Amino acid sequence: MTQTKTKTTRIQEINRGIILDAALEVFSAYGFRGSTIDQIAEKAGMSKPNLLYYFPRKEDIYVNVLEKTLDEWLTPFRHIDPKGDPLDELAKYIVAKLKLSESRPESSRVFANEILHGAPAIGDFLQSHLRNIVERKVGVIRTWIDDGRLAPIDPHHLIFMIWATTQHYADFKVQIGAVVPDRVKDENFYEETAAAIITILFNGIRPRQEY
Amino acid sequence: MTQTKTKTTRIQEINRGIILDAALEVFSAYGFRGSTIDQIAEKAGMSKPNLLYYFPRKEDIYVNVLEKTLDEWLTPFRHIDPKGDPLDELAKYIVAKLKLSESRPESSRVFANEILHGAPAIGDFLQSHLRNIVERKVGVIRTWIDDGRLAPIDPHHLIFMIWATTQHYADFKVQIGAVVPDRVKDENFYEETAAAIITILFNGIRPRQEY
DNA sequence: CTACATTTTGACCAATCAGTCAAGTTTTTT
DNA sequence: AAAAAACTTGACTGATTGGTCAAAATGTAG
Repeated sequence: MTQTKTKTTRIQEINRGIILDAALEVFSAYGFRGSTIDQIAEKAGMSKPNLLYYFPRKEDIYVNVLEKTLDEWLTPFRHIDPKGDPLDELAKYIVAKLKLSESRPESSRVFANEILHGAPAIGDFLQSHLRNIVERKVGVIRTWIDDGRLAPIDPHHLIFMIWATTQHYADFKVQIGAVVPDRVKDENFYEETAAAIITILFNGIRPRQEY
Repeated sequence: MTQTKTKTTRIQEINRGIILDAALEVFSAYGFRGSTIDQIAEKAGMSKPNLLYYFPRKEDIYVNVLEKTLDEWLTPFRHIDPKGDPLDELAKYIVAKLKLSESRPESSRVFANEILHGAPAIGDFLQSHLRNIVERKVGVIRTWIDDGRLAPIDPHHLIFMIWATTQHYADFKVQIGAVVPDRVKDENFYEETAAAIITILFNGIRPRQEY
C-alpha cells in the first residue's frame, strides 16, 4: 500500500519529534510567552529557520505540544473501567496519574499553564471532548453509588478532587520540595503519596469510634 | 510620634495601591513575561514612565504583587486553631480558602504561576517561612491524631490535598467552567463545592455498610 | 550521473518592549 | 508667594525576538 498523499518523509518525522520534545521542556519551564524559538531550536540542535521550516509559527509548536500532552494526560482517565471494582478503579487511576506526575511533570505543567491563562488554545477541546468524557465517567460513578458500591458523594467534585490532588504533585513540585525536602528525596515518595491519598480519600479523616 | 524617615507621601500610597491592583490583574492573566509594563500602566490609568517612578523595574512590581498575594493566601492557614475542634477547624479552613478562590482568583493564579515556573522569586520564602508554618500545623494535626480526634492519616499529605483541591477551583476555573457550565453559574456553587469536599474528606468514599 | 525535491542556514527586517531622560506640572513647605 | 520637592509625561534608545528570504547543501528517484 503506497502512501496516497501523506508525504511525511523520514527526516520530517524524526525532526518533528525532536522539536516537540525540546519544546515541551522549554514551554513547561517558561510558559508560552516566556519561551523563545531560539531556545527551542538550540535545545533541538538546529537553526531557527530550520525549526520554522517544520512548524511555521511558534503557536504551531505550542499547539502540537499541547495536543500530545492532553492525550497522554487523559489516558488513565479513559481507562477507568465501569465493570471493575469502584475503589480498585479509582485507586488504579490515582496511582497512574501520580506515576505520570513523577515521570513527566513537564507535560502536566504545560497543561496547567494553559488552563491558568484561560485556555486560549484548547478552550474548545475542553468544552466539547473533555466535557463529554467527564460526563461519561460521572455516569459510571453514579451507577456505582446507586448500586451501593460507593458512598453517596458528588461525582463531579470527586473527579475534581482527584485531578487537583494528583496534578498538585507535578505542578507544585517546587513547593512540596521546599516544604518537605527530606521526604521528596525518598525514592518511594510517590508510592507513599499514593497510599496516603488513597487512605484519606477512601476512609476520610473522621476518627472511627468502633474499636 | 512623628514619622522618623519613612517619607511615604499620600500620593505615593494611593498610586502604589492602584498599580499593584492593576498589576495583579495583568500578571494573573498573562504571567510575568507575558505582561507588559504598558498594559499595567494603562490599566492603572497612568503613563509608563510614571509607573516606573514608583516601581523602577518590572520585577519590583511583580515581587510586591506576590508578597501581598502570599500573605492573603496564607492567612486562613495561620488561623487554624490548635485549641478548636479538629473537624471544625479544617472545615472552616476549607470554606475560607474556597471563598478566597471565589472572590480573588487572580491572586491564586499569580501564585500558582510563580510555583509552576520554579518559584524564581519566592523560592527562599517557601523554604524558610512556609516550611516553618507548615511544620507547626503538622504538629497540630499530629496532636489531634494522637488524641484520637482525627483518623491516623499523614498530616503533610492531608495539607497538600486541601491546598490542591481548594486552589484548583481558582486556578482551573476555566476548565471547571467548561466541564460543568451549568453548575458554576449557580450562585451557590462555592457553598455546594465546600459541602461536597468536606463530606468526601471527612467520611471518605467507601460505602458504609452500617444501616 | 543527472535532475528534481527536500532540507538547512546566514543575514536580515519589523515589531515589541523594558527602561531612560530632560523638560514640564502639581503639591507641599516655609 | 516663592522655593523646593514630588510627581508626570512625550520622545527616545537599545535589546530581544518572531518571522522572512534567497541561496547553499543534502538527499532521492530515474
